[in-house]
Amino acid sequence: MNSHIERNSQLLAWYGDIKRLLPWRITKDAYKIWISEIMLQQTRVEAVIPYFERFITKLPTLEALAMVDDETLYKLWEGLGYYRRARFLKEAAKVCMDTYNGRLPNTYKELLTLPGVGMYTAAAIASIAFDQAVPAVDGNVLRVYARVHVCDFDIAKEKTKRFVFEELQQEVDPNNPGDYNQAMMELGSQVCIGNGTPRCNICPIASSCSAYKQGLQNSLPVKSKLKERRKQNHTILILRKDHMYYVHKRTKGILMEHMYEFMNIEHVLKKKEIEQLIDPMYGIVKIKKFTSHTHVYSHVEWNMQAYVIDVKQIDDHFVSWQMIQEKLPMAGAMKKFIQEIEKETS
DNA sequence: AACACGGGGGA
DNA sequence: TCCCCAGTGTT
Repeated sequence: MNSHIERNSQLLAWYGDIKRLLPWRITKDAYKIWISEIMLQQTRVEAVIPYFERFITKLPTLEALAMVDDETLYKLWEGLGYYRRARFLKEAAKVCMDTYNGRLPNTYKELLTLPGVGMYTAAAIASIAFDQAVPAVDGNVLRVYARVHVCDFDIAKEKTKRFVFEELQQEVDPNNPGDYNQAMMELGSQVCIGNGTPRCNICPIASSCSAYKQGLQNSLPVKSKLKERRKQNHTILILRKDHMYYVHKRTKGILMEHMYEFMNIEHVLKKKEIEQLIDPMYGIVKIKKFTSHTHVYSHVEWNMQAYVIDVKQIDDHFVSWQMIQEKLPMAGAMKKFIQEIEKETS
């Protein structure tokens, strides 16, 4: 059966009409396409655009990325989330410099060997930058597939992703794989949406969508629920003396590794306990209960109570406010406190 | 196969 | 609130 042939032509015609001129779509530069694809992992287009522009301006080539210092790299990623993506990017850039003549490899199989590049990303780069016919299966595509084919497999399962990859290998347009993949994703994000009612009335391929024909579009895809988040209480101690603030780098192997933060204790501390902890080291001048905020990660939730503490002495943990703003990559959980201090001291 | 890993937007 | 997002690597 070649019913997908007609569907593809409807899909590509629609994509040609509505296609947004995103910064990474106006180039064939594999480096830029790679950077965009890594940034777009689990991250919305609108969130990526400013980060992408800034990143490319600062690190326009593979070589520049391979040599960038970590602090600058993470600062460019600050607020984007999933920080190991930035680390993988630099590691992969080094691999490209060392073993691929300073360029990105141009096949799906080789791309897959780079750190941070999985099946989706390898297929996206191979198809968009190098015109290789491989399906890029992301959350959007899984949803579109499940509806078009009335497939009730659990799309959260790895096995389903591999199945859909094999199936779409037969459907991807060999003459225009890059546009085919982007059209599928665009359809998933703009029409065949996951959060809310799918817009079947404006769908270019509704006529060949089995779910639509059977009225099943609202009950597909099937997706198992995520595990519940655990909750933690944190005490944030903002130590300062004359515009110098205490920060430290989070240790390796934990959440938000490489990022900086104020003193962060993983349980509730009473004021007296805080005094016993801080006074011997730094000498407390004044201690003030500050604001509290909740920061939600994908698998854990921090309930944070902050204190601002003016101290007598400092050590090499203390940095200037300007350093915090311009140089050090700060953990996202600190953002609201930083903004509040900013407001208070201005 | 399950889990860790961010942050924000929409309903 | 809950769900989702141009997912990947580790255990």
